[in-house]
Amino acid sequence: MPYSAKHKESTRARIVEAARVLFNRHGFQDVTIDMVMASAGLTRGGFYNHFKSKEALHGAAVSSFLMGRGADWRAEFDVDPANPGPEMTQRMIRGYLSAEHLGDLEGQCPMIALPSDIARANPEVKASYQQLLQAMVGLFEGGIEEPALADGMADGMADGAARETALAMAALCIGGMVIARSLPDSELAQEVRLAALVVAQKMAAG
Amino acid sequence: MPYSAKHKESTRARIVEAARVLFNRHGFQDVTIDMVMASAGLTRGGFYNHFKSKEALHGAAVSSFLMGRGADWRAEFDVDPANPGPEMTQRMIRGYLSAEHLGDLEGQCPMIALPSDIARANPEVKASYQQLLQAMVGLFEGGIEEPALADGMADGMADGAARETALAMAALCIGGMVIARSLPDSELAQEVRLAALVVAQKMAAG
DNA sequence: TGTACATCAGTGAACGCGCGTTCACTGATGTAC
DNA sequence: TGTACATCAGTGAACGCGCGTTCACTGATGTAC
Repeated sequence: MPYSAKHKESTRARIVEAARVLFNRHGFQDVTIDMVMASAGLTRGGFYNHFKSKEALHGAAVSSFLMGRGADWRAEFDVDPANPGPEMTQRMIRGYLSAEHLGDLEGQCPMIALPSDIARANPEVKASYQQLLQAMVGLFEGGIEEPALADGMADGMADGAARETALAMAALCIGGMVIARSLPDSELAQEVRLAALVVAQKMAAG
Repeated sequence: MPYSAKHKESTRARIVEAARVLFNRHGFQDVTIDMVMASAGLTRGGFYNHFKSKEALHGAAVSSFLMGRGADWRAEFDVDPANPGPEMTQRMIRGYLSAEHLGDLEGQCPMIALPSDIARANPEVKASYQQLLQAMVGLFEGGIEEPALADGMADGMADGAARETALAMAALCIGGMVIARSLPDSELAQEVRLAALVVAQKMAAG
């Protein structure tokens, strides 16, 4: 067996990482196999040793975010799924809706970078997107303050309310960034980002 | 002067409308000039009598929404910019975040259909997007109830608060629909849509 | 009113380029002996 | 330990198709006389 067992695997990972960065910056359709392979330090032809088609790479790139860039990001903002709480949620919101994240075309969350690419992609790619969203909503949900709970509202209802709030917060965060990214007027873009930030923080605080 | 003055203009409008529908459904890049012209009842070559390039058509199609489909939509939900108010805002939110709008791939708002196409488009296309967003935010802002006002808060601050709320509502509405559109699981998609709907309505009610 | 003319919207064939994919090959690497 | 071998990751030329754009033309229409 020539080449160690890990060799192919690590090459594949390099291709996926190069693709994630390029897709985020340019969108799925404007990135060519040549660009991806060159960015991974390889040549065109080898691509099909690793993937069935360009589309197959799309799904792999979207889901790679959770384990790769997304994990870095969680570490940076001290986000630990095992210990959710209000402060953590506030940190997440500040990070997600930060000016840095808005400007980070390569490292940004794919849910912001690629929404319409994904809306028209095949079910596997959409499944990767759903995985990301569920991770985000789960983290939000764990950190929402619920004044209603203190008033003795039934647990089931309170859970439903927290989930509803978490889903809306995700929509607000993603929507705010998607809109800001599409505006030519950077002042208005920052205004949208800040409005989403302030309102999302209030929602989390209950 | 052969052909009446209006003839060319109406042909151009037919092309733009065909393009708007096709772009909304398939995205900018997956629509060919052939598809647009055939859908308008014309042939390929004539396109360049009306537009400098495919990109020029993109901007025209996005801004056409305000005067065309968007005007129908405002009529349907009885939205009149001259008479804003809380009930009108609630109707807008219900319409925008309705199951019908989510399913209407051809008639939907371009801010939902084309976010990443637009984020990477030229400044003219982005300007068309900004025009749409400002129309939406303006309508929301006029209909937000402000309990703070009654407590004698300064007008300037109240205006700022209403604008902030209106911007966040736009982010929530657009974000909710963009996310729902990208999910393979239609149950979760409806859940996101409904969460955005309920929360947006609460935000509008103050 | 009728006819010749000039204009230019619309036609459709052709061009040329780019990109996804294929394929015959090469050469680096681990294994067998 | 050293050497021949088999494997298969990686190479790069070539293929083929699709699409944006161009261009020489045609023919419908309004105008001049």
